[in-house]
Amino acid sequence: MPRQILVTAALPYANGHIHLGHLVEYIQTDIWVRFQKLRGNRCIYLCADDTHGTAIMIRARQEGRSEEVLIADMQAAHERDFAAFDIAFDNYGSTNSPENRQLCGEIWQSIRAAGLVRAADVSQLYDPVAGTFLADRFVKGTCPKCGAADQYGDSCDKCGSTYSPADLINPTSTLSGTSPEVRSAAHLFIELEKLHAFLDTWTQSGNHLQPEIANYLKGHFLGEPLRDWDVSRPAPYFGFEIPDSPGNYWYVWFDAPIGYMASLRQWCDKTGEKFESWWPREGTINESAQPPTSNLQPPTSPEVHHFIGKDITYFHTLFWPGMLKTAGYQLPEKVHIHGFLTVNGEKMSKSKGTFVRAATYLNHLDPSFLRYYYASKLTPRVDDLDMNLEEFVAKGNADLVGKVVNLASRCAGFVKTTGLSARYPDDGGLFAHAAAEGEAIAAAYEECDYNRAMRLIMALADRANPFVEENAPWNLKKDPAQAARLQEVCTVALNLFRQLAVYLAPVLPRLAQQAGELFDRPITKWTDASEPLVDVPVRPFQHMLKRVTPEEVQKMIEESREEAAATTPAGLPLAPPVPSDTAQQDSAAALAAEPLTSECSIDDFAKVDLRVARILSAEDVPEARKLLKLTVSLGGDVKRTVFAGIKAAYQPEQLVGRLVIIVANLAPRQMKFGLSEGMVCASGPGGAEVYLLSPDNGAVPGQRVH
RNA sequence: GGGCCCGUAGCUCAGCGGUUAGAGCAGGGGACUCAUAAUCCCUUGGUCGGGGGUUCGAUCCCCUCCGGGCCUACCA
Repeated sequence: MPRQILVTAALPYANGHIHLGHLVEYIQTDIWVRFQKLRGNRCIYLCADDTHGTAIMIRARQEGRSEEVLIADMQAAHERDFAAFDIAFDNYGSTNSPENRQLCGEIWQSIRAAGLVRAADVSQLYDPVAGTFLADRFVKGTCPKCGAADQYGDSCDKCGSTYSPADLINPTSTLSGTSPEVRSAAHLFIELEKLHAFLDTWTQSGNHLQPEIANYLKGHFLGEPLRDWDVSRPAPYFGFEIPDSPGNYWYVWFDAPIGYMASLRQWCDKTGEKFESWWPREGTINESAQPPTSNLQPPTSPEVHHFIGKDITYFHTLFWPGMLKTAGYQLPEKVHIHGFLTVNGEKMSKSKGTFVRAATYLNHLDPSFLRYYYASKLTPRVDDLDMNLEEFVAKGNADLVGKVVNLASRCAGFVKTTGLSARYPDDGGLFAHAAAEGEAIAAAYEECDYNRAMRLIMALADRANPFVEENAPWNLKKDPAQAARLQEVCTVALNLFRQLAVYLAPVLPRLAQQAGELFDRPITKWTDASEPLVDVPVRPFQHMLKRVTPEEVQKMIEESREEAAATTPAGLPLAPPVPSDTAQQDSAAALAAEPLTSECSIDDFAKVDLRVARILSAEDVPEARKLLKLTVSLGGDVKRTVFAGIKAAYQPEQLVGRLVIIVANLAPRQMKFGLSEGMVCASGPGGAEVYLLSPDNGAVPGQRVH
């Protein structure tokens, strides 16, 4: 009986673009979902953008647009990136959706009704200019203990002491630069301790969590009373207002996991499926805390599986089960937790160019290679995953191109006119052996041990190529009397190839598609690997995967470094990440250094004619302290001379050829060294810290910036 | 400061209380020419981080030290 499985990946935060770190999770999950579907289980993959919170509100303000516009743009970009990596969601929603608002309300009511909510005043620093309460990290001042200047609101880097931001001497808001005041506001708390017994049982029983996670929770959180969870934020806050507490909003981490359910509701509305049959309202402590089934009986109820990164463990293993339990919803069958991505053994680094956005990767490399590489490195454990770039190139080329695709590539040509033999020939047990390995491979996929699955599959490929070698079809071809034998040998080799394509289908859907097309027999189910294909035509072989080169990888790294250099002020510390899966939180220092100016109308903005321009030449102005003389093209014969104060930041030769944005209708200005006919757009405080703006690939000189 | 994880061949990793510790890649030698300079065969290479202990026997269990990573910080 097919299982019914609902799978989620963590909701990416709308504050940043998808990068290679995010993709570990979405690819890991996508592989698992594709595997389940291939096995004949009913499985859906749900996700959504996580859109609420202070960070979004601040960013929208910084960018001078509404939160809704910001999150819509980001969601479109996220979905584009996911699709390009063959990450196939059954539904992709948003936490800022009516479905989510309604579900939050329902669950909130249940928690209220269960008597788990209490109110308490929280004193926080408030920025009267920005009109918002300030999280600790948005306040800087002098340490009250040791007097060190410029310390964040929660602790001192110098002496290590911790304190409340209100204790800081001369506190300053990093948003507006003004001095914040202490204000008190009522917050709502969920008394998680009342669920302690349930959480003890749920986390430690069954197979809901990896052993190291269950152990971690036991030792770190469950060994003492659980603290109340502050789930409200006072206005202004971008999120949902709490219906029975006007002026207060649900904290982003309250509504984010409910977003899984909201996405399910959208999917149900789209497909006519019933919400209750995928996420039933049931599950008392006794039922849910026990292992769901014995070995004899397959589960009959739908399963909910969450895939998350280790940074958001406690939201998904304590708060979320607590919420579900209280609201009477079925609990997750399993929360699968993975580690972080490192590149060449180190944390991803913007300055080293190893902080690679999904879109940047796609400019240079094939998504299939990343899917395979991650698969070959993923285990069921919480360990970090290292992406060694040399290994990435070697492994993809050797395994996928050299071993797997090569089987088809070297044999398909011999049988393009005859097709495969009418009966499957004696192959010394090769096919049967690989078919028998299917269950071991499936077991590895099932438990997320993709590393083992890939090793098992490649071991099969390692048996297939020697078969071709021993039977040397290229020699058989020379003798017309051996035509039947030639066809047999190729029938074996091509079937072995197809078997590998089936086993790799969860990882490499495109390869499975191509393998299906080669014989005009689509690969649709796992058992396609257990029956050989016979008596079918073989279509002309077409390249299935292009080898990657170290140069392409290098270009990707270069581009990432340039992107980072254009966005990250050197020398300023990055604020720590917000508690969302691999999301980025930028420092507030830049905005504080130069607060926003007064608002302008769209008509005001339209007066400024920004254009894409290409730098044709750049030369030093020796007598000038800061200036370079640039000649830029606006396309055709239209050229401008611009003096730009970027000498300390750029070498003239590195500028030639690149695209920049210029203010094209700025009144010409006579300078000591000549007439400047425009202005090149750049950010940064000045000196060596000047960062030219670049358009994305595809922009051409002369285009106006709107 | 507390906690967790890791340290096995040049690299990435498997393994496991018990014959002589494995794989892929890289390196060396040879073969082949069908294939995306792919493939096949042979081969070099490890005091399983150091030191103690338990055991008939330890890479595996325990202690400790060293090194690396991550999390969290008047709490875990």
